[in-house]
Amino acid sequence: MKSMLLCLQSLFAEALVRVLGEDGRGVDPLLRPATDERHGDYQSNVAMGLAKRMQAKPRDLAQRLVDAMPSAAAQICEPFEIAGPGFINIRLKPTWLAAELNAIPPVPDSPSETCDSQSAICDLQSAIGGSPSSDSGTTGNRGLSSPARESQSPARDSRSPIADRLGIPRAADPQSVVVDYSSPNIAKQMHVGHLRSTIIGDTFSRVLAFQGHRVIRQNHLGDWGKQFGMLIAWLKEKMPAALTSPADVRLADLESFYREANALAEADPAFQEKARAEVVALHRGDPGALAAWRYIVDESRRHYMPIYARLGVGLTPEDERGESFYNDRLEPLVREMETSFSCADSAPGEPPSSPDSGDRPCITVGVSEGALCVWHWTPAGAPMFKNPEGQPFPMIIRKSDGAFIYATTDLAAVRFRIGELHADRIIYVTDARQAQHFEMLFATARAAGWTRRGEKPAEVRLEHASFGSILGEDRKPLKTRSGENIRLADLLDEAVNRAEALIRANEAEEGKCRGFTEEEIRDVAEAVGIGAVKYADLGQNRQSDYVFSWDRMLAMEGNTAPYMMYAYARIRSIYRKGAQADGSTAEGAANSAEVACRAVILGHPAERALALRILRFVETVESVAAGLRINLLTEYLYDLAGAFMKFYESCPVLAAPEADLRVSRLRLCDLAARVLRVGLDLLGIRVVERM
RNA sequence: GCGCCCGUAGCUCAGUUGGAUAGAGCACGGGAUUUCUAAUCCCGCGGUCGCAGGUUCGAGUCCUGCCGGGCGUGCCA
Repeated sequence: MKSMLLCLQSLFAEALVRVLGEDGRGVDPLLRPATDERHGDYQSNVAMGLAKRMQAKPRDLAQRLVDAMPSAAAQICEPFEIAGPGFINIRLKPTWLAAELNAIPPVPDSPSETCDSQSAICDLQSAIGGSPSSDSGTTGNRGLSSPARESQSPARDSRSPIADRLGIPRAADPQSVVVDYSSPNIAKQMHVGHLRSTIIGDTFSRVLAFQGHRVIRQNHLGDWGKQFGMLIAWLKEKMPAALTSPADVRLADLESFYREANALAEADPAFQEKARAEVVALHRGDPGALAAWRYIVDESRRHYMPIYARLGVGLTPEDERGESFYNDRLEPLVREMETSFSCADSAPGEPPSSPDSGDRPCITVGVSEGALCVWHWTPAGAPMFKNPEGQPFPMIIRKSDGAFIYATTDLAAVRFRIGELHADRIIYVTDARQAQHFEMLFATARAAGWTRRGEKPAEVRLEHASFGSILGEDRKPLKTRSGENIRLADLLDEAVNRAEALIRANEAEEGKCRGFTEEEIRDVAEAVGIGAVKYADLGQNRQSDYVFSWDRMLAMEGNTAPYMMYAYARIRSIYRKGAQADGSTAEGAANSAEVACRAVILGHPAERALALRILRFVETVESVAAGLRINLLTEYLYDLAGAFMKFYESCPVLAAPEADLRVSRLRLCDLAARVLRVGLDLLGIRVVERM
């Protein structure tokens, strides 16, 4: 499947050069899907803006462009139309659309394709890492192998996810992209606040991997704070047995221990001192403290790994590089920052007297109120950040008590990711409230010169893919009735229970009953419930807050996971029926040479509309990756599912009037199902054969 | 105070980076099932895009100022 947009782009590129000469090279033809179906499939808005600069009439210029189109245009689209102030309307030829559909190769043999309806769980496994891939992404290798790369488990490549590429080529210039997401706190249960980062980051990873980039997932665990001192001290004092036979203690206990330890610390200065000593011991590498810490981390992992599995999130222990990982790097990093950026000729917090960075922002490092600070300056010497008093607002990298903080760890992580993971691009998936912190972090890394490199790309991209909060119906951050954070495990349980109730209600109703076994009901409920939670979240504009509503996300109507999954199940049902009639297998009905090789016929408007939607998948994935805008994908899938529903209503498939048409429609169904399945897979949502 | 984000139909949200008559879903009203899954589809109703200016062939989108809301704002992450 190739991008229709790119095909049109090359036509316009040539026409622009023919009309404008060299000035026309590199001009964006401003191609967009048509805003209104009546105007065609795509439109170019290039003539209006260009005419202005050339002092020409927009419609005249549009006409000259149309006249200058290469002859190949006649194969691709109907004659161009010029409309309104100078729009060029483009309608693709049904014969060309059909040829493009025919060019999509069949599903390659892979374990996931041998799955039948009874073992949808197998799909999940292949989606999150069960299927070995022959593609090891060697193109992304830059020669020098680092210890970090070698230490990475081969499991990473096995997560290169989707076997059915629909004939979509991989990126010509694959990049190494670090995606930093999820980041649960150790010794605490995951709560609803971790949901967005976890599933949004996982979707970025899937989409970028699908495009052929080398994705390096990083789980920046909160595993090194002062809470461990408290916890270890408390365990040693109150429950030493837990440290020798950890099986007896669960994570939920750790949480209550932590609360008790907090209370104790407030009442008892001696305990406070012990806790502090444990932190020091831990950070020094004291074996006893370290053992206790490891136990706590392991117990936490036993809690969050099943949640990842349930969500279909591809994070593994190999992706974990928590705060602890950077411990040894903090001291040297800070010392280096001090020597490189201390300003001898200006006081701490004062602008540098002789900025040597040319037109780039620069940083200075110095001690203020006992804390080691980084200040950021514009090329003109003005502070980039200000505090409430209007004074330069620094990023603290060492507290006045000598301890390092998150900014220090984050700096070390940037450096590690660029220097040792060889990242071309780093994406941080955290909530929007940390925006300023990341601005400062990125400004520091850039000014320190870490992002500049000799090889291409010349500048490492640092991006904060921020997201809004999940709100309750009262528009306040989602909490339990008693005001506590909602545990993620509970949220997912409720989603599945609600989905199960809906399925059981249908089973009790005549006409909707599918005759599911108990096992099937649970399986479908799991897929629908988890899918609904994920889809509702991913379908939002990432930046804005969104209101959590069970009823909306589990609705069959509208842009929801159940609707999408229903569309898929409906298609699959056609195959089952067709297979019964033919006495062949369901897969056989879809992938037989007969169906795969015969031409698609696009006579009915609904067939044409569906064909167009199917082929738009490529450009959609492209836009999603370019802008990290996942809701473009959900919107696309909704549009595709809608196009299928309309096709389904008006075009009989199995009872098509002619054999050729039947085959053609089966092929359309097959392609629609494959795109739905791959698209949902990119969202980490699995499909079911029946629902 | 300063910085960032937001304000679009009764409700929940889109709006492809400046394009044609601002779109969905829910809710509300009407219609479609002897036919492949009606958990579906079709039709209708519903708008001062917070307010006021500005930029231009053209503004929900860009600029300025107000009004209203959220978040952040020196040693938590």
